[in-house]
This record gives sequence, structure tokens and C-alpha cells, in this order.
Amino acid sequence: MREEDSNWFSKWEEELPSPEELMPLSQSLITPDLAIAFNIPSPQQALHHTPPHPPQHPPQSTAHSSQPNSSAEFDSPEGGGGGGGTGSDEPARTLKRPRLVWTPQLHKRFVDAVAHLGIKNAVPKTIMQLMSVDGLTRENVASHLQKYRLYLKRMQGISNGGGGGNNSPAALSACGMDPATDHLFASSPVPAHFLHPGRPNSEHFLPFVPVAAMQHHHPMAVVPPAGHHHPQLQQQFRHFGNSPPNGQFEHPFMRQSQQQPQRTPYMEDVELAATAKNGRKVLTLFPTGDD
DNA sequence: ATCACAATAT
DNA sequence: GATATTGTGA
Repeated sequence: MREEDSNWFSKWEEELPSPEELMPLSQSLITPDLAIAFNIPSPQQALHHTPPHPPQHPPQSTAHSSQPNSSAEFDSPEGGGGGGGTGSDEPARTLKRPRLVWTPQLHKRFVDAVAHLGIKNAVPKTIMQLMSVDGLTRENVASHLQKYRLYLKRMQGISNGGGGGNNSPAALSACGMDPATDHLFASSPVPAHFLHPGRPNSEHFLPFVPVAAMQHHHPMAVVPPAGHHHPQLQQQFRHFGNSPPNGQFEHPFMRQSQQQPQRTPYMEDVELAATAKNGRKVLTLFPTGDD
């Protein structure tokens, strides 16, 4: 099996998209524990924060210029206040994180990660690591991945139906791709059609995509309108039409220290908004760059 | 231990 | 309705 290793290695080098494509993959999310502990208020909507006991000073402004490194030392949110029944300053472990909101941007990062990993290596853990989104858990990715796969299956099911009889239950119910069933997924261009991993044989059209005249390929995330603080861009695109099916490829990837929960060390200008909805808090992440 | 998938819960 | 959680089997 050693030989195979060298094999994929050479391929790996050649097929690598470019450092720039991989580099910008780094996003930071406020440590959810911190978010909860501080009950981050939205800059626009002052939600009433009704914690059992607000022991900390109320957060005045957004958690800016903060360095919530991987270490968060806060007593558990539960409890009875003060006492710490657990007896130790165990970092919020069994904390209930707010629901993660998959914004189109976040989903895009997800798709990018999956695309670059290849279907074979696109497993929750790896995806999560590649995404480098602080606070993102394996469960988050797994759940999303599960849904995303269903979406892909539907897409493949209908585009392939040529054979005359579509007996697949998926194909039957997938006859319409306009329903709002997949508005999120449709908002993100599927790079290379993630085909099945066990079929490296597909004569497809050129993987060439006529690059539009407008394409900014800067490795550095450009800060959009520096000065305007109106981060509320929870827009819903009604964009249909997918990229044409392209060839498929896969890249084995390097391995990272598995024992080190290495989260992104850098903290970018990330806007975080917590919205209280019927007691349901959601975490929204706003990336500082738009592709 | 991790993944995948279905079913169910919030 | 979108995510989270849980259960089961590989």
C-alpha cells in the first residue's frame, strides 16, 4: 500500500486547486460557550436577556477585540447559581449551544471543504477540521451533511433518469427542484458534482468553466464596506439553476493531529448575532468576505 | 471510535 | 421548518 501512497501524493500535488483556494478556509465563530455565558446581544435587536442570574457585567457592545481562546473558564450555566455543584470549574461541558444557523456563506465553506476533500474523505470530522470554523461541532456537520447528501442524491437521480423508467422513489419525488425544500443548497453552486466514490470512470464534458469577466481571486478576505455596521444580511436568494455537471475528482488530504482540538487560532472580524425566538436562541455567523 | 442513515424531538 | 438528538447497524 505504500506505493499507492506515493501515487496519490503525486496526483495530489498536481490536482491541488491552488493554495489560494485552500487558504481562505478559515473562519471563526465565537465560542458558543462564551456566547451563551455572555448572552451576546444583537447590535440591532436588543433581545431581553433573562438569564437566571446575570453574574457578569452585561456585554456592552459586540464581543470585539476579544480573545476567547480555546480556553474558556466559566462556571456552568446551570446550577444554582453560585455554588457550582460540580465542585470544580469545569468548563461548560454539557452546555446547550444555540442552534447553528447555516447561512449561505457558511454552507459555501462547507461545500468548498467537501469539494476539496473529495467524497471519500468528506466525513464529518474531516470536514469540520477543514472548515476551521470555531465552535462548529462534528454533530453540526454530520447533521448538515446528511441533509446535503439527500439533496445531492435527488439531483443525481433526476438528471440521470434517462433510462426510461424511473423507479427510484427519490426520482419520483424529486421531479421538481424548485420547491423551497432546498433553498439553502441551491444558493450554493455545487463545484464538481459529487458523484459516487466508487466510479472513477465518467466521460463528462470538459471541466472547464468559462470564467466570467468578473472574478476576484484574492487570498485575503476583503472587508466589504468598512464602516457600515449593518451586518444583517440574512437574505434569501431565489436563485435557481445549477452549474452544469462537471467531472469529478478527489483528493486525499493531509492528516492533522487528531488529538489536538486545533481550532482556528485567528480571530477575524466576525459578527455574531444571537436572536431569541420563543426561547430559542440561534447563532448566526457572518463571514467577512463574500465570494 | 466514527460514520451513515432513519426516525424523532425541539 | 430547520437543526438537534437519538438509535441502530456497519
